[in-house]
Amino acid sequence: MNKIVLTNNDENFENLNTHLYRKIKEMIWNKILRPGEKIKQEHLAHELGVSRTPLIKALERLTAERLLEYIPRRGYTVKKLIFDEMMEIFSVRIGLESVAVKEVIDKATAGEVEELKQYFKPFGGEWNKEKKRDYLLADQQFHARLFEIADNSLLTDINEMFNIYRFSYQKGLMRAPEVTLSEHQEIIKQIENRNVEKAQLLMMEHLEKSRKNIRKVYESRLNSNGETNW
Amino acid sequence: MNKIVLTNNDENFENLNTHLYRKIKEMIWNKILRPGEKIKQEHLAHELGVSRTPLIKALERLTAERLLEYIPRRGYTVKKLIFDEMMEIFSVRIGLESVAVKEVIDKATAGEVEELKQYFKPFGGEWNKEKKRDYLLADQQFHARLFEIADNSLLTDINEMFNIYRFSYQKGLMRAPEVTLSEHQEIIKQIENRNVEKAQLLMMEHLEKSRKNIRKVYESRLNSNGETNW
DNA sequence: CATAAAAATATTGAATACAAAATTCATTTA
DNA sequence: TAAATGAATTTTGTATTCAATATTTTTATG
Repeated sequence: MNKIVLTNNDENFENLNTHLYRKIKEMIWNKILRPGEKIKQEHLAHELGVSRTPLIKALERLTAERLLEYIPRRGYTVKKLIFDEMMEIFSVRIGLESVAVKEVIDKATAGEVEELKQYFKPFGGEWNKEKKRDYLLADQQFHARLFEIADNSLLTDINEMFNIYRFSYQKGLMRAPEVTLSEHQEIIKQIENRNVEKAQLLMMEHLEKSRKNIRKVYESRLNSNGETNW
Repeated sequence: MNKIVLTNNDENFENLNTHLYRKIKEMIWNKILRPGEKIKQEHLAHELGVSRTPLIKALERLTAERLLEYIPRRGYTVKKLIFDEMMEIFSVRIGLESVAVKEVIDKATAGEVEELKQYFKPFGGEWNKEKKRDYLLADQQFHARLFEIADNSLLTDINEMFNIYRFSYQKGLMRAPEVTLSEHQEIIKQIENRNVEKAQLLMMEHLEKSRKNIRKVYESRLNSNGETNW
């Protein structure tokens, strides 16, 4: 029963519903609200120390983002992410990233291209556990930076809105760094050459391989046990 | 003051806010609510015969769709579509359509490919006014059908949500049918060959040319008068 | 026991109410 | 006449309320 108390003095004050939106989104990511679980409005509102009015506004937003499901007169439930939907998300991700690549080639300064290169500089030679962890981070940063440089607000909104990266970097789904490192470097090389067609093609192939990998992992998990917990 | 009255017997009854959402969206498309205009909640609610509660829910949804803009403690205004944003939308459209093409190649039956061909069968020879009008429609249908066959719910949601086609088929922005007809047919041919790479490339080029055309039209309009009314 | 019907309880949909904030408008002052 | 001030008005943010629906529990019946 930790009441939310806001004042205009608070640094990033907007309003209750935006606050609740963030809070609840976090609760979903952290599985405090679990997939399939029903949202009891009165209960949750009380727990967060607000009335149902701003809560509903937040739930409405999360429904638009497909994180919740809503049935009239039944209310809201936390949506389960099923495999088919993961595949759909990944397909769209491929399209969005190839748009990003094009825009990066159109807009990036030489300095920004250099910056992209830097992400993968530290990864020659041997692969130990720590290095792999660092690489995972570099991978994420690289793709995120691409969108920043692309500087297309719609692209950014779609990525956030539909939580495109929700599962991409989940443990066990990634391909071996030994393989993907050179793919990343090839993509950057083509960005540097300002070759849109080639760069896009490489990006699509790169992600298509990752997509296939996720499918493979899924199928092997299905064989060993019936779980589908993403 | 045409009150909305709903009963459970109504065919497509859901709830007031969904009803309002559709109604207001329509009002924006039809410029009954004009770009830049402030939404007066009490006034609009009264006009539609409802209270502010369901109205706000609908406004919230339209804000997520970028059709409205919202500033805390200032309220909602109808968003103006500026040229840069049109360009952003078009870039994203290119990405989404190339995803659609891939999925179509993966999933379409021979019958469905045949269906795509049919759209452009009637357009040999001379171009008169009526034929051009029919072609515009065929063009729209072709692109829409592509997404249906792609059968990816996220793709569909993004298209609707962000009103990707809002301006694409607007009068004066289209390229000449003499030119685009063969592009369409080439794309379909590569879909028939199940050649993903080629089909995607053609689709991207096709749309990139249309994008450039819109820019050209915009710049020529700028020279003649200062209007920006899309 | 299992199932159906009825009653009790909980939850949602939407109107209303009201304090807080923003905007408008009239009045004063430079 | 223009800018500044401040009161009046409008609009927003949120809580509260209550009828209409769902859901759960209890009781009755084969």
